[in-house]
Amino acid sequence: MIKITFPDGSVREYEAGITGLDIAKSISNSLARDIVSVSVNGTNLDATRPIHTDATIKLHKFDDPEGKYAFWHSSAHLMAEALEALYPGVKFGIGPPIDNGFYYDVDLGEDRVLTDADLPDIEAKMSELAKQKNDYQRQEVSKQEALDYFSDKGDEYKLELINELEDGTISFYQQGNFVDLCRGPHIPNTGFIKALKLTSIAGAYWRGDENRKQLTRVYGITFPKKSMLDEYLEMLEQAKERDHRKLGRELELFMFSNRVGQGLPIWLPKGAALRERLENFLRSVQRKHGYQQVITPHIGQKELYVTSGHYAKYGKDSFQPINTPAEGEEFLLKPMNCPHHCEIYNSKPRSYKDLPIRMAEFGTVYRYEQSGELHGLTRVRGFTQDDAHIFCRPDQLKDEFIKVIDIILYIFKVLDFNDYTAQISLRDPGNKDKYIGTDENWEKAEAAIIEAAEEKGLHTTVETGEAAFYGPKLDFMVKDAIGRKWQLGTIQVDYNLPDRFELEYIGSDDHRHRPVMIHRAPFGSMERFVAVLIEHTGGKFPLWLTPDQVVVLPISEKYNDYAQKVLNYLNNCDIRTLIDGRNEKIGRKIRDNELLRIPYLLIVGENEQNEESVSVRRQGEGDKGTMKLKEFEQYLNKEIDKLLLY
RNA sequence: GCCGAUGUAGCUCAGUUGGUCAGAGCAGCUGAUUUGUAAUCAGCAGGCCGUGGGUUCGACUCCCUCCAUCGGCUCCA
Repeated sequence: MIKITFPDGSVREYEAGITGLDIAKSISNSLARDIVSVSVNGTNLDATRPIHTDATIKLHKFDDPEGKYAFWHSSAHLMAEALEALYPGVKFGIGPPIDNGFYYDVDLGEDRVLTDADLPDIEAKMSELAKQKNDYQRQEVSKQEALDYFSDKGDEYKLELINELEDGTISFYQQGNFVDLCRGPHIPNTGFIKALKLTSIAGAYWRGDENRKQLTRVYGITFPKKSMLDEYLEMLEQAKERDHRKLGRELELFMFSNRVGQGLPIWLPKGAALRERLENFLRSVQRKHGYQQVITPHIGQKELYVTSGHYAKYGKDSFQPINTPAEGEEFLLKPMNCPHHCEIYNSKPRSYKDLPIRMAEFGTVYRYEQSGELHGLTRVRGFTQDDAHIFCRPDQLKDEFIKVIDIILYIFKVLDFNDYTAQISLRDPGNKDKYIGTDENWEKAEAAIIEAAEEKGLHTTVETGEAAFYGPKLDFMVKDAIGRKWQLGTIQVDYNLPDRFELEYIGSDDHRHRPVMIHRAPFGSMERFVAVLIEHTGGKFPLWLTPDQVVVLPISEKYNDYAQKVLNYLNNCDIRTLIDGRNEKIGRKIRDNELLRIPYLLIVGENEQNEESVSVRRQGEGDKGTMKLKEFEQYLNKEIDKLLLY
């Protein structure tokens, strides 16, 4: 007998060799029907794996992340089985579970192309196979057996994967006629998969390497219940409604023009007003934190970027130099603000007493992004960074870094971004050629970031190999409406640029020293930040930020004069107010302005005119009752102040 | 840049096997209505069917080029 400990601490005894599934059955049959995998001593395993020794276990349903992992992993195998049945000879790359579903990379051969039209057939085959309730059977194999199997099959992708595995750790899983190299775990049988949808087809380079063959990637998602698939599809529909590209057009915030050029956003009046307000907000925060604003030109001599190292790294993949007509000079559209700021630093001798110097600029930069990468406002070719560079002494580095974290967290709090993650990006020690700078400086910089993040108690993930080429960084990421992650704020330590520009200060010892630089942008770029803000709020911006705060709706044209009086009064109080004086019924005006997400609708007619009052309606909430004008002004200012009171 | 898809009026979309198929709703304009908390009614106007080629007696419809957009991949100072 063995002792099995459950998450609640209770212990039961079972025969050695019992499976997680049997344990579930011993509790209840209905539970057993929902169990898709089991964690044994912290390792996620098949629910059908025998347990031979005392263990702590946790039974996973689909609702658990571990359960989803197994469920979608098994679904990928089911799809592969369907693909093999429909397209004999297909070769398989990898087929992992992902955040929302799974994919499988396949090679169909030279002359076969998969398109969206093929998806229903594959889905039908998968459903057919799922109904057979075939068990997922695990088999441990030797490396040689594994190699033999896939060389017989002629699948060079699997052979490549097997060659990187160690003998004795290799397992196959089989369901129906399909066998795959896989570590597991898997669900008990295909019958668990009750609802499925293949979502898209894409190209994906084998092993993520653009120099290798491009495989066909098929994405899908599955559920143990039909209703869950419906809910998921419904959620996707709702997410589409929040898409910043759609809302940007509907709320007239920004546009693109092919004549102007792809990836070059154009800010419309309302969008520009919103952005300006965000910039002023940050300016004011930065002023309080000892930053000074500077302004630098949009182009700079090529030599500037040769000095900074950016030209060597990005020159040939960037917008090409602008040539002068006569002297043969070359200028680059600025892709970065930092070289300009270094020149400002260098414009006069600096003392250790002057440091830190914090130089801020809303600097517009231009980068040649690959055409396939452009995406709404989040990935563009011309954008404005809320950039700043902090030049400080090495002994000030960690403090300054922490102060920047404080600013970013403050901004996130004011704007109600609570669901962010922080990522520390370090260099890949196995690939040092990708980076510039000395080992010693890298080590110092990475240590400073890790310590600062720890000191602020940030929950961070560490990504090796994700650093910028000149230094490590701390990035703040948030998710958009459909769960895609975007990097917003960033803080980067840089020892290299001060070297390259030979930045110096005179220390208390009367000797020359090299300052350290911090690059930082709390929003990242105004474009991306506004995009994420649009999706985060669904276009319902905070009152202090929104382009139009109030719209006055006269019941009929007879009350347009009174509406104008209300408008004048509010505009005098610095409340951004419009009138909807159209010859339409009040219901119509309410509907149209609700859809424009204007926070307050003021309905005025006979009664309001007589009492010098307004009937207040909050967007999305409905009628708030009647108030005197003065009262409404105070009511609004209370809401505006509350939002800035952090 | 690569793989796949898409591109018809300002927006959202119909357009059957190539042959009065250039349409609808919303938005816009004009008129009527003067309205009390999410769409008043009527009329009018609006499109070189993304671009450039080709096939055909005839192309929105078929083929190719290019451009742009969408979903991914790669990239992201």
